[in-house]
Amino acid sequence: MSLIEADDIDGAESISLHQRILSDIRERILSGAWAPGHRIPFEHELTTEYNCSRMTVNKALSQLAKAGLIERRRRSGSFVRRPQSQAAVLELHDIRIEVEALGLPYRYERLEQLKRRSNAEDRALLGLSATGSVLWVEGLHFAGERPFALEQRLINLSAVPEAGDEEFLEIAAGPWLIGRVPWSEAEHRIRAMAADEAIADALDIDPGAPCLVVERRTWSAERPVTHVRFIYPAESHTLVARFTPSQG
Amino acid sequence: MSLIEADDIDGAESISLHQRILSDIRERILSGAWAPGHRIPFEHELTTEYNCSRMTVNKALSQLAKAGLIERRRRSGSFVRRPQSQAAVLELHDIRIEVEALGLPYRYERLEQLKRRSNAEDRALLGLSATGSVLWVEGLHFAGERPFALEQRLINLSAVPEAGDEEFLEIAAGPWLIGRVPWSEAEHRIRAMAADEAIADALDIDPGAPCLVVERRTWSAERPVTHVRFIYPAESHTLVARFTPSQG
DNA sequence: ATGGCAATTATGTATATACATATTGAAACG
DNA sequence: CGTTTCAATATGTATATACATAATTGCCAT
Repeated sequence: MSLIEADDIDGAESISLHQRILSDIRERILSGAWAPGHRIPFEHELTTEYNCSRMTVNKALSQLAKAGLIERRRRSGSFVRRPQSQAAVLELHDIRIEVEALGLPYRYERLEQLKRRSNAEDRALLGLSATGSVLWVEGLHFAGERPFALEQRLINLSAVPEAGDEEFLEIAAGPWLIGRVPWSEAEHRIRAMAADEAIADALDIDPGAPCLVVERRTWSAERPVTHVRFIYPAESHTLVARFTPSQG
Repeated sequence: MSLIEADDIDGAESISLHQRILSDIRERILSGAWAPGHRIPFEHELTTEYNCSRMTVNKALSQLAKAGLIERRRRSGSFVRRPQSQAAVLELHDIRIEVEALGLPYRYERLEQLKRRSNAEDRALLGLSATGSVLWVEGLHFAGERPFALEQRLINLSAVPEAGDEEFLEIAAGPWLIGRVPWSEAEHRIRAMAADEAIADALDIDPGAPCLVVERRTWSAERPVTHVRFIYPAESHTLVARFTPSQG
């Protein structure tokens, strides 16, 4: 109703009201503005705040409850839950530094590089909705004589057009990007995988051997910048993350 | 409306219709009755099957879509997705929550438990210098009927003596410890590994298949509390960590 | 005081309805 | 024959409404 129209007039995003309520409240909880134990506004209060129906508010709050951020009690209201979670901090790793920390000589070798219009898979990896130019780079990191990690990277050229003019021959795209594009957000996915023929060949291991795969998506000011996949032979690599519990 | 009344007359369960539709469809998918790619009935068909409104069906299907079990396409219908459960968050590593977030029933089963004096390996894992009593527990976490993760845990009984009197038969030691011992620091090590005979057997996968291994050491007030190793079949698991720089 | 009994209140679940939006398939057209 | 247009269709989101359910508050009678 009126709120939707207001949004349209703003010419702003077309995210749903549902999503907006959700992220609003999540933001206030995660930022600490609403501390654990705090009673968040009743549904009917949010109803007037967002000028929408109770069903819409209810759906959003139910979802937050299911995600474990809040706890709902009949007749009492909804309360921010104590996070029994740990703030995971995996540092963005620079492979050169990892290798040199092992006391081994580091070398990077580009295998393949290709500029193209993004296909469906590219867009899925980067989180793009519209087509555009992307740069695909594949390269190999060496520790001494042995392959240490295979890198497969996609760069969103509409976010970083100047990358299109680079040849990442002996310098990996990671360090180059870090110096140029301030990243505001990153997401890591970590999993195990069996090496297929191509990967086994590049890393000089047996096909089917277990590998550790670390994928990272990076955003700068809400815009997807790059998606990179590091593939490590299992024996050569362990990720370490250390943390202390987050305070409420 | 009438269906609810019918249920009441049946004198049957008091689960909501929403829940019933959800578990019904989930059942048919997980049992394989509806294979990946299969088009599940349109909302309006389910509406007549369950004799309820479209909103109710819609909510259930949206939830299944969010859980990743089905994919919805406008004008085409809803389709069973190929199962690729990647919904774990590094932040809160309670496997029960991970499994339930996938919409699957969770179960824990203890395999082995043993109290002993610490040997050299135990001390290395826990980071102890002197010998003392430790508790060794091995158990299996299930998602539905399938093994989801194998857990191998060492508990330092000089830090948590009361754990020696517990039988971790149906409750994993993790949740038990969290409620009792405030941890001050933790360290994660993540790597890939090929399943050996014993692990393959426990997880019901092929020997040599890649696994993701997450090891965690926890301290409470400088004292080592526990070392735990989670072993996930590679297909079933991806860790996800999301963060912003310098804000923690 | 105190134990029990409403009344009140907030959430839980469901309905009927409306319009928006994306996609398909077929008809119309150059 | 290919292209454009358009209507049909399934999902997406929101509304207003209704009644159920659980929990708290306060009142009343003992």
